Amino acid sequence: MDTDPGKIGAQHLPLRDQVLDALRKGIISGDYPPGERLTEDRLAEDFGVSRNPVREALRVAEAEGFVVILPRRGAVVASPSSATIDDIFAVRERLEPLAARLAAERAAPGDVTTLRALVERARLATEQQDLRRVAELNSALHLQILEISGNPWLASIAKALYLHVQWVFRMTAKERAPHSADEHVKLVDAIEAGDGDLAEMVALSHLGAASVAAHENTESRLP
Amino acid sequence: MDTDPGKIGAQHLPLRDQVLDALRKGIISGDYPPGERLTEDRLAEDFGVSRNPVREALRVAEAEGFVVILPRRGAVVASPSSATIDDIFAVRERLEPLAARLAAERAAPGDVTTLRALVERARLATEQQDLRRVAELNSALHLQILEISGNPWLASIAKALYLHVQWVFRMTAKERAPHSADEHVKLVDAIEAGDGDLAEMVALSHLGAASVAAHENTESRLP
DNA sequence: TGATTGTTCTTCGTATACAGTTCCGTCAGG
DNA sequence: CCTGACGGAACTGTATACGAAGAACAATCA
Repeated sequence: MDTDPGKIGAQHLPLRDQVLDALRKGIISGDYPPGERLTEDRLAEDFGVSRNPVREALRVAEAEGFVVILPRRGAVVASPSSATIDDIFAVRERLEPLAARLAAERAAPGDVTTLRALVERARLATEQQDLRRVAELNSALHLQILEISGNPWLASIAKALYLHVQWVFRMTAKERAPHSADEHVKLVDAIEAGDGDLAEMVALSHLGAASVAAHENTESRLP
Repeated sequence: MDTDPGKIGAQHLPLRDQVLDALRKGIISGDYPPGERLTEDRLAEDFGVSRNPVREALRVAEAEGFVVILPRRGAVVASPSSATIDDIFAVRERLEPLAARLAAERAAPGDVTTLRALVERARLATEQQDLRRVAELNSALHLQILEISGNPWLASIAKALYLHVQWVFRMTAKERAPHSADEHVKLVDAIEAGDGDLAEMVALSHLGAASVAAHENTESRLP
């Protein structure tokens, strides 16, 4: 049907996965705003695929909390409220410090190098006022720490939560304020030193600051 | 096609959800042992539905970690290792104490009544040596506390983890040893008293004991 | 005006077809 | 007897079509 390499059907990844990626991206970026109706036909057309892969992607997106499926009514983009934000941060404050601790206890030298590189690139981007890039690099740093923790459950859960927070940030602020690079440096230092206790503490206070910032950004703008 | 109320097609729940439930149950109960190939046709026949609902259920089951989908090869039941168990407990030890704290802080009197009833029924079942029932009621208690926490993210994540632990228990021990009813009483007491700190502490030590028990059961029997 | 009835849209499930892979058994050759 | 190529079977991945049922909305009628 559509072998046009311009769309998303060109590689050897299952279409449903590509659709899921594109859907997530579309939701997080705001292309599909909260409350938007997502009919299967419409998505199938948007992505240039048939309805089947779309349906499968929608089920997973529902499980991940990005869409809500109303029986016989179809899917709509979820509408995160500030209560959701509190809920998410409550969980992140438990998980990410654990990830930091595990990362500190398990990091190989190569891992630390990767982290250092990310921090350095973020510093450069900050100097150049490239806020978008800073946000990207900070995300990469957090996700990398989750990977290094070596606990796939922890990593995948925390990643999903992190994506949701980013989503809300995008909705409320044009671009996330680049949060303190100092804290990131401290965190990587603690990981390099292999000091689990310290890493956990730093991560917790970092999360605390992020939580406050999220609240300030979202409090007055969400339902 | 199949409106036979004997199978699973009778209510007004989407078939895919019923299939997902049945699939999860089949995996946890050991009807579909780890490593078992789950071809779409076979599942469709087992449940008396067509391939589509099966596929959608499989995608969610994959996201939940119950099956692994190999590209172009199909789905197989996941094979939890003892490393997985460690990983899961590491996360549970962070989340369930939080749930206990929140439950203590937010429980309505009706909630406490429900919990008390569950504990009491578990006590009766223990007296009657009905271990299967004890296990069921203990599960219900834990899941109820998660609900009471009022944090849907926390609840759904912890629930998935809890189901996995049960799964492994079923694989290794015929029936889970009914873990200390005393601890459950203490936990409910703390929730009733609204003492978040205490509830969190009790939950943590409860988890610790469960973790040790899990290790004893699984250590020598899993890959 | 207010209730009822159609109409339409959309999901949900089924059935079917087909291409591309992967697997597996067979058979020829060493 | 072992090895390796070949060919068919099995299965996924994808597309498409169709019928049924539910929900929303507009039109009709009392």
